[in-house]
Amino acid sequence: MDKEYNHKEVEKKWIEKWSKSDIYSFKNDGREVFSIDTPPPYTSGVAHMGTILGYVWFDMIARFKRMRGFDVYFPHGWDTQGLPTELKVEKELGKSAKKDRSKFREACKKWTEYSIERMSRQLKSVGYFPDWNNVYVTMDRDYWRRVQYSLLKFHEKGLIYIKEHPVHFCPSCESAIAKAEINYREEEGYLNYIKFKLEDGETIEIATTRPELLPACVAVAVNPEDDRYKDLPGRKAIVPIFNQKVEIFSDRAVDPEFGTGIVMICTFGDEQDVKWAYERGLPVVKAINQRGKLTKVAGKYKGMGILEAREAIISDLEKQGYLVKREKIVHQVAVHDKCGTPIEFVPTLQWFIKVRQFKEDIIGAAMSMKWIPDYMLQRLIDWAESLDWDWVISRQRIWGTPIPFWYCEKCHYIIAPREEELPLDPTEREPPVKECPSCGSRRISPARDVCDCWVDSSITPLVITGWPNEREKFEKLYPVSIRPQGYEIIRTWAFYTIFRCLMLTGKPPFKEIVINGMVLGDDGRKMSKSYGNVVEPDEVVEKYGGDSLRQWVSTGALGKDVPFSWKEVKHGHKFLRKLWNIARFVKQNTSDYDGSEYDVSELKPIDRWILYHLDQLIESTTNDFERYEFPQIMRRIWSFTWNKLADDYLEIVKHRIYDPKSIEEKRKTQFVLLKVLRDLVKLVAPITPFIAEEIYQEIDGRKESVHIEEWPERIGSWLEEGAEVSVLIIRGIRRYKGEKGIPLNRKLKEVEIFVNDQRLLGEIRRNLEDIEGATRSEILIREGVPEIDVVVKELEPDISKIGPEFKEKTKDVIEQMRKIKSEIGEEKLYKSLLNSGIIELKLESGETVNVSERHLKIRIERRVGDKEIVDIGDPRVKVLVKP
RNA sequence: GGGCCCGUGGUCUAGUGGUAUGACGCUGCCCUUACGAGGCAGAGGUCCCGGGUUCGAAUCCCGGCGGGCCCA
Repeated sequence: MDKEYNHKEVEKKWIEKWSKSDIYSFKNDGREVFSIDTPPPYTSGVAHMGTILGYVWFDMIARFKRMRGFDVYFPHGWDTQGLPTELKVEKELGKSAKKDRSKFREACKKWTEYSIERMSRQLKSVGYFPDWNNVYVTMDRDYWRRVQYSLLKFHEKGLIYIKEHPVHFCPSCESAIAKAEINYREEEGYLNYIKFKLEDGETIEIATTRPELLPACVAVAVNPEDDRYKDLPGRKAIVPIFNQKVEIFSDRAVDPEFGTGIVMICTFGDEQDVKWAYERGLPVVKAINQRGKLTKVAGKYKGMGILEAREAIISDLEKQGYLVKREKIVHQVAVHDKCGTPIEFVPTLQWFIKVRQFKEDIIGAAMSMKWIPDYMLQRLIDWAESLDWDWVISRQRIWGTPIPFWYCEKCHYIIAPREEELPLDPTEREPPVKECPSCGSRRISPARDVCDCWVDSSITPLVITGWPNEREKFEKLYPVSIRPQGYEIIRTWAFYTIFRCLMLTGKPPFKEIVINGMVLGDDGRKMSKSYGNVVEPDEVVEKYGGDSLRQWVSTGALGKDVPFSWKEVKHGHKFLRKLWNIARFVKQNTSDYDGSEYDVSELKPIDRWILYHLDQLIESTTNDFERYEFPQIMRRIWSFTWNKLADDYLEIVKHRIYDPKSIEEKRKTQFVLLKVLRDLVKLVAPITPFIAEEIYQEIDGRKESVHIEEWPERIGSWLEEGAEVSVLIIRGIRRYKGEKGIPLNRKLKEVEIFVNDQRLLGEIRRNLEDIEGATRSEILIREGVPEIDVVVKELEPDISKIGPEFKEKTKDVIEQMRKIKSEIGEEKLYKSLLNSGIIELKLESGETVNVSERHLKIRIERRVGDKEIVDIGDPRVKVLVKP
């Protein structure tokens, strides 16, 4: 084994070997199945830290379950279709490239393939190994088929409809745009104060920045708390110039500070208007068309552009005496990020799936699954409860799964293809009927829209289990054991996935849902380009290795945000080096091991001590993995490896290896060293798979991979107090040498150990060889307490010990302690404590209680003649040393 | 504006009723037949603020303040 652990070489080697082997494949051999449905990452070209975080969680769970004996079904998927890719390709090829849909798709596909290759490499570099031979890609025709088939089924159930719905629209580019394409810009404009007459002749003033929308004004609103307008709601106002009568209502969303506190509501003027239009069932008046011109409802202003109309209407308002004043203001304007044109809401035909009516079913299904952490379920329930729109599935784009229907332009009747025709793009086919079966119209159009990418990614649990045509596979694998997911998309992904799967199969998709948090940057904010706090995973892997990065992941808790920290990664790297060196030590010193096996009872107490602590570690690690409680796992492993194994056990047994009393002694030590290292390597394997594999192959290698090894079982060791205390003694003496500047391998002139407990004395005596060997000194062990010169520096009741034992008597006990201390003095009190082991206290209540040394905080200075006393932290043992 | 979560030495973190865990950093020391990117020791904390419950609160309850995510 190399002196230095070379993570680059080792990790590269195992990535290559694992890629060629089938250790990660589903065996379907009758063992209990553990299936994982991962969220397919979007093929954006590069995996960021958040992606890495999630996939490392999933991989750790898979590796653990595999070693626990499950037949792990762990496919991988790519979410490929969507806006970012479309924009990227559009930018590259120009807008005209979109005229040829299939050519444009080819270009998107090419970019996506490149992206998949690059992201696969990144995911492998952090040890993410699903079954790389079982990968689905949402842009594949077979995936299209399943998505489209699912839509056919929804259509059969009567759950798909078309309706006019506002979308963000750029009047200059004349195209629908997504939220992600919107920028916000501060702009100077005018807030116009306009008089509205009421039906009964009274006059009110409203303020608006968009007078050109007056023709689309459908209501007026005030805040219910606003004392100025308590009498307005329920009355009717008359819109100036256009003269429509509109209702006045009250709503909390109205800001009384804005303008006059009275606002006009226009069809789709802004997002709030859209919300009100739906909530209150207001009439829809389309005042602006897709070219950004006013429509016929604007009367004489018809055909004007938005700014032109604004000025014309203002000028007319002024002439007719409706304009009170204009105030200059700076406000946020939503603009298209490509051309800077202010965005409008324009009603367009959109495709919907009915979901509102299934709220309760979805909540019920969500509650039947186990959520980790459990409070994440609440988010889903809250979202579902508050849902008041159906699901808009259409996007006015090309790079997506085509919506597989035709529709009647006149009555919006939907015409579906036959199942055998899938997958298809309806724009490339003749419609199956010439006239509408409902109204007889001959205006039949194909859906030119494609599905929102959530439509693709919310059926992954179905796709990976073979739905709809692979019956046997589906019966075996559905519902999926576990779905891991980041919390930011619970409301979209979880909701729609549960909904789709429930409607299509009648069953919820998962047994467990495990939710992970976000990655934060060094500054505590979400890691994001806009904050400039991004760290590239590639850089971390290059410097410290995938295993180090994974340790950082593992110290986070599921559901909580994990701040990225170079320190944590470096610490992980330090652990790799430590583990590597321990392995080197073990390997070097076990090359002549003959394979003898021993029962725990045949070993030395300190061997049982390390094995006992290993047993504890195995138990806690197993439980924590089972419950997905990660943060403690690596901390405990670190602590065991550094403190128990390296600092104590290895130092203690060196004398047995270098200078054995017998071959038997050496063999037993070799047996224990190998046993501990083998198990330790298995315990870390899910978290640090590369180094675990490397060391496993160096020292053991009985199987093709440590990752198909069996999870370690407890050996059944037990803890003797004498062994624990002996370790304390050794640690104390070594520390003493260190403090005094004495070389650790130098013999001390005299070491005497007094033990004031016969049983403990006997047990410590059995470790004499190890104590002498580890301290390189001759040791005298005696029973009893030496004559100690004591100066008591502190003698105080320890409330943390007294509290739990004496409960409500605590205060009384502490008072009596202090009283007796001031009466007889600390020195005397301490001596009597040493003699009788207890202090008797008469409480205020008349009751008598005993407190002993463990109830007290005691600080003393002690010497015995010319020997110093080494404090080892156990009051029954006094270690006297003469250097 | 709504829902959920979080606030612990300089930094990060563990901790579901008994005065606080560990890491990093800092200071000092050591030379050790696996490891110097090592080992040992030390300093450093009003557990965000205020109130309540309790013999006792970082922990439970209420109210603030600050931060995060999603939604509007």
